[in-house]
Amino acid sequence: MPVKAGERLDPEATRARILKAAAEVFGRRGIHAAGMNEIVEAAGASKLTIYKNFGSKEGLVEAVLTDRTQRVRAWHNEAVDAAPAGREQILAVFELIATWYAEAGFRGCAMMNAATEDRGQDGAPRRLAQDHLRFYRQLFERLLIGARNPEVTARQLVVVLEGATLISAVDQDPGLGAEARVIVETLLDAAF
Amino acid sequence: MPVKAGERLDPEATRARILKAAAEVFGRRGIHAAGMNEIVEAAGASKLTIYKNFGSKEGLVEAVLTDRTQRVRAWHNEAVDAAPAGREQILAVFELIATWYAEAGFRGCAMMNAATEDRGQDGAPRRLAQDHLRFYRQLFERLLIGARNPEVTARQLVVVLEGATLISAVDQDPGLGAEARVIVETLLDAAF
DNA sequence: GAACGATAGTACCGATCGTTCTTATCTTGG
DNA sequence: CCAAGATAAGAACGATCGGTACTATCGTTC
Repeated sequence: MPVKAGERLDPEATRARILKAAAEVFGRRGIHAAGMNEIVEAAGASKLTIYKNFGSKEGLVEAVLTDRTQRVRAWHNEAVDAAPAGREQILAVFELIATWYAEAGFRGCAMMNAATEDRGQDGAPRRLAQDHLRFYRQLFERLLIGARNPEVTARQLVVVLEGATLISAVDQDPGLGAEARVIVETLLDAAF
Repeated sequence: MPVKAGERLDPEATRARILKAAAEVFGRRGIHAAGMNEIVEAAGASKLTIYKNFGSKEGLVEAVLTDRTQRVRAWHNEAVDAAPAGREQILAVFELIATWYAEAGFRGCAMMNAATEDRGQDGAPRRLAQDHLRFYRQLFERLLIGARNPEVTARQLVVVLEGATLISAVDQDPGLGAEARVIVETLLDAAF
């Protein structure tokens, strides 16, 4: 039975549905371990549609990661804009990730995970992971204007963010959110 | 032509040779992406020998990771014992990882990488990764006797260590070693 | 020197992989 | 109302996967 009755034929919605399902399956099972048939089933889409939209598994991975990094950046930008200026904005970023760690099915940062799986390869996953790290560095650097050395402190905060994320995923411990916050406060005290 | 002429028949050496080759292939290509045939070729061993020794690919992975974590622990213990007591011992740990980042073919922590690839699974890789993190926590805690809160500071140092390791691998930047050291000094200043 | 365990080399197995192809059915636009 | 495009369902393809079987040959031991 092709095309569920009563549903509109909307290519953009179909593409978004595939992206969402693929992100879930890749996150839960790992990129290599996830088969295209699993994604077909999870998305309720045909292989034809997936390959028309993304060309290959590699293309699908790149699209999922690109979508993911953009969403994460938007979340952080919104959280920062909503916080009072100053170090409260930096702490808002870590508040956000603390709630992220506590979400069911939390499996760490998709970009770092993908780059780790792709060890050695110089493909899209590593490039997107590096871009993701650069976003964090630039975000923190912007929020650290007035500090003694914004660039250095920004890099330090990224180390803390990614370290806490990795350990939270491996240990399945949402407490790393609070832990990271304490470290950040110490670093900020020393940075001004 | 079985068994290279002139070489001794030494099961332990054969096992060690397989472990070393498998660690290299897993590290360079990733565990899922690496095929048993690649390991056969890299080790110069037959499949029969590998499966007699390790039972399965899963068993080989567990053996490689177990061997790895033991070696890393020994390295750190030796470095700590060789350093003057006090915070110099903690800095010695980060000196060691800084030189590690600069090694050719550095690909991050094998245990964290394996646990990341095995996302969701509750197998040996995750367990060994958690054990590895616990080793670091306990090592730092032991070296932090006299600090205001050794347990909390030890956990902070592990976050920094793993964060710097991950970013150094993703960005292929050995500079994270020096970066981590600065963070550690700041945290130690606040911890005493 | 005969027996035996360890090993290399290689063919092979069923399963699964990513990908392509085919067919039929749906929606949409003219 | 028909042509065109989008989609679902699934068969099928070659490649590769982890794992097994088989043979021949090595070193060691008695």
